[in-house]
Amino acid sequence: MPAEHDELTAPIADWYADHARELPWRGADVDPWAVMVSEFMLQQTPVARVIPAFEAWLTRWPSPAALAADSPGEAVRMWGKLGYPRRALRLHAAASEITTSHGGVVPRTVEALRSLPGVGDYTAAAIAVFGYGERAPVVDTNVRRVLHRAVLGAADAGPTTTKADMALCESLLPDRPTEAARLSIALMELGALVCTAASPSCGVCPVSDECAWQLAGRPEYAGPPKRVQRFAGTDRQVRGKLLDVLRAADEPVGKERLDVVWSDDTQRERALAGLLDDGLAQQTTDGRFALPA
DNA sequence: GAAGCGTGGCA
DNA sequence: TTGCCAAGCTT
Repeated sequence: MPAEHDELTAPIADWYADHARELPWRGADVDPWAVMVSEFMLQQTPVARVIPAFEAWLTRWPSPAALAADSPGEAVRMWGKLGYPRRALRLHAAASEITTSHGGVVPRTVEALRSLPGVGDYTAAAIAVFGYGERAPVVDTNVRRVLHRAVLGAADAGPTTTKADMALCESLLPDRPTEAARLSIALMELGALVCTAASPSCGVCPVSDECAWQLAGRPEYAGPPKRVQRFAGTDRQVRGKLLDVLRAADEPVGKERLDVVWSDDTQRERALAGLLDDGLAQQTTDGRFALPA
């Protein structure tokens, strides 16, 4: 382990051993496919809401081939109200690709994983590291926040992951893959439970005495502004309402069933067109609407 | 590189 | 109430 940050990373790894939550995707019997499903679901979505969806999903589709054998529409339906339903579409597409091009086995390397639909830098690393024990920097919003505070002395990370973030994380990783994986999950857990965004619990933090942000006197955030996305009244809200109708229906629905969910015709039509364009919905030959077959 | 993409809990 | 936030990805 790099000596220069030993005093920071060792206590965090130790802290994790005593404070890790028991989550269904952390069990000893969890395979890479389960890790992959959990990582897709956890993108921008709180743990508490993912847990039941994760269990139901794996019960129904215990392998990539099982999911690939079903329709993308069923994946979207099963996704329920987790949000960002394009993730369901991409998970289905990834499962299909795994089935046809990888012998039904979730790829092991970051590079191969990265080429799958819906898999970016974070998700590829998470599957490789937590699913296979590979050594790679796993950089999510929690890790970035913890490192920017504890190492760089800033109040928070910037709005997007940078190459510098990745390099910093990499520089902290122990040489042994098992220890590197443990540090990564520990950094994420510390960010999720202690070093939180709004009101960190520095009083119980294992590295508060070494934290560069503390030592600097907790300066204010000085990075580029983080835009908060409005939801009420946006196309996203309308898309959600439209898709909710399609998910609940067990057969194609007539347009009148969709027209009642939003009064602004222009916006509603635009949202519906967007869903069709994204492949989240399709029109049947008789003009009705349904989830993709 | 900014913008778009769901949903719901919480302060 | 309203704004902020939650294990990002794609175009």
